[in-house]
Amino acid sequence: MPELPEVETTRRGIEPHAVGRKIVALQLYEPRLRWRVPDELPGLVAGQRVLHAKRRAKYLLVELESGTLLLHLGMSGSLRVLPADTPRLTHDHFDLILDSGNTLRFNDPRRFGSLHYVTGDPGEHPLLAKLAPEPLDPAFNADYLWRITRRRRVAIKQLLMNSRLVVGVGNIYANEALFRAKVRPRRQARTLTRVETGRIVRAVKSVLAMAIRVGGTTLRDYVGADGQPGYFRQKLYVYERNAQPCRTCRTPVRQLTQGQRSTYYCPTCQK
DNA sequence: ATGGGCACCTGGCTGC
DNA sequence: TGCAGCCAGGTGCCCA
Repeated sequence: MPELPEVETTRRGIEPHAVGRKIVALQLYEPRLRWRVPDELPGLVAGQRVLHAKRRAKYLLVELESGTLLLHLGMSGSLRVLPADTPRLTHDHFDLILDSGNTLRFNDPRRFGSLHYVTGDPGEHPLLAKLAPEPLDPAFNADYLWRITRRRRVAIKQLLMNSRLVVGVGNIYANEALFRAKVRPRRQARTLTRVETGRIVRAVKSVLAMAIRVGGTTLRDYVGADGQPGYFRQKLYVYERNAQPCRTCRTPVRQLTQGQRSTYYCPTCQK
């Protein structure tokens, strides 16, 4: 599910309910997430107050008094604010029970999500240390994309999804950004012109910002912290629209595979 | 350094 | 109805 807009929507959803509250308990029902959650983790966070709810790339950072919870939603995860006595469903893996009577409940059918607790600077954690700039940050700009594409033979779409070059762009938004930038997904990065790198950067930023505004994209199971789906699906030009007419020129949208992921593009609008 | 492929896991859909 | 096969929003890791 979640790319940057969905994680940011989740962050904004939990922030007003979590910040300032004390964690009464962390109840772990299924520790076998992407990495096994240590048995001692609940004991470490119980009793701590939540100071901030931040985001870095697709990670949620729940800052506590003595450390930070690092949460990733994987492909199918969601974190919802619910009354603590809400009955549990299949794939509910933990509850972060707050002193307000609410809980932050993590559900993740595929268990590709993860939960870590780090003390000290979370930016130094191995999972965060080597991450590239945020796409909505001024550091991600046309000059930057121009520079990092010069010697690269990878397809631009795969480059956009490489978190060592820019974070937060997953399969949906990589496809959508390249449509809006009028660049074919298979173009080798180093063949891009200055003008094209500028268009790509602007398209990435605008597509992510627009998606955040409407609560992200729900295809199957994604819901925000309030249980509501995101509405960006209605704005998709190419993603999962194989053989359907391009919304701009009516040419059938094409599908192909790059790096075991589906790619969609319009052969007329994108060069 | 770069690029490619696999792995982790469950569920939903398609076609026989 | 059952079952095999394929696909799905991510990303760390191993290999060439």
